[in-house]
Amino acid sequence: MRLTTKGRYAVTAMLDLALYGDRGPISLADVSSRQDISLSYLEQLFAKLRRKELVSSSRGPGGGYRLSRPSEEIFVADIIDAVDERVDATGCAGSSDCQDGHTCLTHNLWTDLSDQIHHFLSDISLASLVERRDVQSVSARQLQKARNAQSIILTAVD
Amino acid sequence: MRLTTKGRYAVTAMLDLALYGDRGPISLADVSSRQDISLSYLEQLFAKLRRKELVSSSRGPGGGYRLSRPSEEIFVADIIDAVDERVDATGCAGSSDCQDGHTCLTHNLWTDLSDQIHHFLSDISLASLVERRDVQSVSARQLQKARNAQSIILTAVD
DNA sequence: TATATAGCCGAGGAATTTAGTAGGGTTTAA
DNA sequence: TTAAACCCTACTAAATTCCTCGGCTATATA
Repeated sequence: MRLTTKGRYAVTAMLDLALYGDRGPISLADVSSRQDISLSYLEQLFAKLRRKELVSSSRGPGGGYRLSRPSEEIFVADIIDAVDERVDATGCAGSSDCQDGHTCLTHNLWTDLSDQIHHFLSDISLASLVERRDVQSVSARQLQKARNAQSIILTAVD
Repeated sequence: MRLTTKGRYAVTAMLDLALYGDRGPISLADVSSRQDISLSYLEQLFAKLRRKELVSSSRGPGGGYRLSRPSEEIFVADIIDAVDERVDATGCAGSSDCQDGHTCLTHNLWTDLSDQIHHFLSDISLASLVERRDVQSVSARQLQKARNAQSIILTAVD
């Protein structure tokens, strides 16, 4: 388990689906503009989220992504695991042969640590995030901003 | 709070001091050969650990590093914080102006998360690591290996 | 059926971080 | 005086992150 901004992007995007996806699928273009994340980068993240079956997609106009399970059943740990790809790059973590064929000093310590953090993040569901006061107030601001943009467009049409 | 292999190196090295430093300072050369970490890289890590006053150094022959507090009072979180430099690189984390002057959706979520993980790692002392069975068995293997190397040298002298 | 909307996919690239090298110093015990 | 050790700066290869570009495919709707 690694904690980087990549994971945060993924969690933010998934939270966007949980917040706004109750009436049909959400396009990544919408997520991109609301959350200020580059569209292509989102596409890459969602390819992984889709492979891990956290979201499902529908193509064509009006299409987009939706959560493949109720938000109560999707946890922050699932999302971070999906995008982080735990390839076990250097040394320890995976195969226990970190130091000349044996485990290194902190091998088990680190796997324990990972397990516990994982367990901790496994208790936080998207649904519980949606109910947070701070998330709701940021969401309200984003909606207001979108309405303003929309009214500017309508005014320009006149 | 970031969790990378860099932090693991630092924790491993500090644990080495806790295990073997009870009779005077330990040279980084010793840590390097016991834990298979490059000497120069250790120097860089220990420069940070020293600045954060987790270790103190003595120069000259017979010198080295020692823990600047009892191992009961040094926690994994201290060590990771010391080497990770939390510069708050991209976007969120620090100054709350992640999205056009406001906080982004998951800003508070992420700081909360960091706080909790930090709190969790703040409960694990070097002393408690030294008492772990798996740490003791790896340590025993390392000591045995060192004795073998020593006896090879002595044999060669004959 | 044509068209626009969206997902899908792969190549590549700049910026940053990681892990390490190189090469000098300075201090100090013996 | 010498050698062991810390100290410091600069550099580098590799990996990772974040992002761009360009094209392809599926599909709702006009």
